[in-house]
Amino acid sequence: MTAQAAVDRIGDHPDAADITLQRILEAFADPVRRSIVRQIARTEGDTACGTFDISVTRSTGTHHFRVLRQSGLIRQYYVGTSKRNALRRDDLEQAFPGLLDALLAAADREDG
Amino acid sequence: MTAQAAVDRIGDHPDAADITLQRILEAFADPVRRSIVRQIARTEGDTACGTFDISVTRSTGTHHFRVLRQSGLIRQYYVGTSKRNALRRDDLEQAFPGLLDALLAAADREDG
DNA sequence: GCTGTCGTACGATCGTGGTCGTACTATGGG
DNA sequence: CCCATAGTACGACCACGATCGTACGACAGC
Repeated sequence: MTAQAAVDRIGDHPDAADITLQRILEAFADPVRRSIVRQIARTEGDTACGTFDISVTRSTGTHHFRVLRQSGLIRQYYVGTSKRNALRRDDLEQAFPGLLDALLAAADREDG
Repeated sequence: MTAQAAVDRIGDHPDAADITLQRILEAFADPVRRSIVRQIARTEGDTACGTFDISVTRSTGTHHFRVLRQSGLIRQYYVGTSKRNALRRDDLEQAFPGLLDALLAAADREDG
């Protein structure tokens, strides 16, 4: 079986209803995580973990991806030994309408 | 001279062009500061420092107001021995259009 | 002038979070 | 079967920031 994609979810994601502004802001306030989110947002289709331009170690990367996952900003699932990342645009829109777009626009304006 | 209001600015405020997303997010990510900003936003006219519903000491309050000031979220000026606080709506709109509204709306949705 | 109030300054504490290294697991390919 | 690769787990370290107490300064009013 080569690609059972989209299965193998990870048990860390909050429900859309349990997404809190506190965690969203904490997640987005870190430069490394903000960069990750922007890279996901900029890419068509889900992004593999290895393809990110990160300035920290793999273990630190794991930490940041966990924070993003637990905040509800991203969803992760395994494909083989690798992971894919996707923004939870719909869930975020439901929880805090317009917030994600405003944050991404602000980040774009900041760093181009 | 009783009220030379609006004079006596404090030398800590960044120019509108120097407002960074990093500082805005750091400022807004703290629950106490978020509460302060929401109280200012909810009030007509500028708000005196003493009238806030804060759960921390005065010295801690001073710290939070300084962070808010230096982030560019609020402007402060003295009136006699007391201080007035105002949101820098225009400057924020210029720096990051729509961001403040989205943040306030999200905070309202979170806490009612 | 004295006193109360508003806010600041400074130092101390202490928790939390970002970072890394190393060791480990698991999957996929030759 | 063996090895390379992707990611995790765990522990250590360290810096920063939230908090407080106390002491200080500034203005208003009596």
